[in-house]
Amino acid sequence: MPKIAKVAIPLALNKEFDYSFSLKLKIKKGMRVLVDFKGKKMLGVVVDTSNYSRIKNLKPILDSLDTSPSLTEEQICFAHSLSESYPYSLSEFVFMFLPPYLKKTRKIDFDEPFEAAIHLQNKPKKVFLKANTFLKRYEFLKSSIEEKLKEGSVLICFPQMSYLMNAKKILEKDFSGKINIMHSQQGEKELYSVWAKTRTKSLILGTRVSIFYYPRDLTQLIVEEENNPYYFQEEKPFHNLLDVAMTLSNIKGVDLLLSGDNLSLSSYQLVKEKIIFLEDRGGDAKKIDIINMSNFSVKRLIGPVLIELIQRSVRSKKKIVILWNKKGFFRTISCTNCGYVVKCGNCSGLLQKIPNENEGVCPYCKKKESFPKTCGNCKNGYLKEKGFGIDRIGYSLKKIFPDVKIDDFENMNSNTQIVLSTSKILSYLYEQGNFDVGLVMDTDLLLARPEYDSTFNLYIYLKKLSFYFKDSLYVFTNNKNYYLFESLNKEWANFYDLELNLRFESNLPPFGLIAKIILRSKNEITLLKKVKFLYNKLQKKGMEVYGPFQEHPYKLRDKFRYSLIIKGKRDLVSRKMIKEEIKGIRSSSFQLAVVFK
DNA sequence: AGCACGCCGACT
DNA sequence: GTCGGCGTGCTC
Repeated sequence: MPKIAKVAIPLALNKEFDYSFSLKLKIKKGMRVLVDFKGKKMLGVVVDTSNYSRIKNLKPILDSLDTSPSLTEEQICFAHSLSESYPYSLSEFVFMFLPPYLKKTRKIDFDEPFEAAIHLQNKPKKVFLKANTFLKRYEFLKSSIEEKLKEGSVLICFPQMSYLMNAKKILEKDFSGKINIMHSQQGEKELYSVWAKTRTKSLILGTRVSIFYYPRDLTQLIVEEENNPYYFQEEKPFHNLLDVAMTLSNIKGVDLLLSGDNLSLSSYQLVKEKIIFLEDRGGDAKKIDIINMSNFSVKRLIGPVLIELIQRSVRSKKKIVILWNKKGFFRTISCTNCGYVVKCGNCSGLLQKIPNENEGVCPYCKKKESFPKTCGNCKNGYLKEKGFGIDRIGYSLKKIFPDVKIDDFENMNSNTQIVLSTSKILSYLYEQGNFDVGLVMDTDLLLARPEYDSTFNLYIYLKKLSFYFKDSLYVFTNNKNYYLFESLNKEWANFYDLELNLRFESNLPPFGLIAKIILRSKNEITLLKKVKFLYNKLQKKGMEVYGPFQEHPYKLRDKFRYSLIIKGKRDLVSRKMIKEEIKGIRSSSFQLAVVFK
């Protein structure tokens, strides 16, 4: 009879602790328990039981907090496999499975419904469902959900709340009274009550947290908009929902249905032959007009072509959106002589000049700072504003078209003829798009970003936009022969295949692995030493390392930030190697985060 | 993670 | 002398 329990503690420890227990406590794997840890009463989760321990004077488990285990053995196994592929410990993942209400040391009298049969299929099916709107995809989803609900539970993950609520409205017609909502903004008690009543035969709609609260009889896992960046958790155990969904699908043998308008490249590679099309293979065959800007520079952005286009559209009473993904009026303030760029003293963001004032504002901390007329760096040049923000484009357009109503996205109303917006207008278009013409002015700037996936991201951005504009989408570029622009009006799979080939040749995701390690500290000098130390350490192990790079912003909330990029093989061995090497770097004065792509 | 311990530099 | 910075090690 085992009398020793291995207990996970809710701290960032990469280790479990042994406790003894008396048999009358009826301790089982997955139970929440009360333990004494360093003189403090703490919540723990039993991740294993055993007959002996190497530790001598074991402390006893003080009390059991569950009548039946809060975590299933399968979930502990799931946490294990997540801790293998991510640089976080078993303990850190174990507590992700507990709704916040159960993370307190309160006793719960909750009888888990009888152990539903785990019907492990040999190979879970992974399928992508492609159509431009949720409504369209739901035509297929509906019958699948109905079918799977007969056997067990169905979980649908959504990237954002607004998205979830929109889908809820659509599902309500067919599943009224059966829909359960789970998200992290819910109150503790409310989330717990949903959790408790969805342990079997339930339909759950949730945001990314809900994947950890799945019922044990889950038969269908659906991820909506799997390509959405909101699925990257940017807090403590950094993870990506798609990764987690894949792992769950494999461990549990549950079918995974990815659903969306555009696939991520890695999903395309995975399910290439298993895509369900609810429309023509060409998808949205809407034409995108590519306008060659080689006649004029970005500096003279508002040139004759643009003016002509606007005039024509305004004359025929079209509603226009001008897209430019940079906020503010000017972008920076810099020295005309030495090129020095004025930065925020607080967090080192580039100060943006406020028009008609001798002040700049930091885009990160919003702190205002005044600056001298002459450069403090070379003492020779004077400081001048530079660059285009969307407000500056609006300012110029208002001069050219004094009779046209031009507004920011935030201030527009039904009379607005030209709307100026950054890409954030997309979520609005998704809900109530009512525009005729879209003009994307900054494609070349978006392409110039140093990320390896900037081309693919721009493609998705343009495809999404083109779907929502009734008349046409105009795209301005200096590089109209670039393969992205040549692919825009062809079948989408052409572009995906082309991009996949390029990624393959350069060993980039989804073929290779990219890991970004971010180090943060208040002490700039020791931080740089540590980053360089880690760089050498990784390089000695034969890894392909790049950096160190300063993060943007370099200084955030009193802490300096550097990053390293590692390129490697896309396998568990590489992930484990990285995990091994960064051990010991993490301490109370150096925070570390790793993002895998 | 948090907390104690211990080692060094720079002050009333 | 000793106060306080922070690197190191430990928690069953």
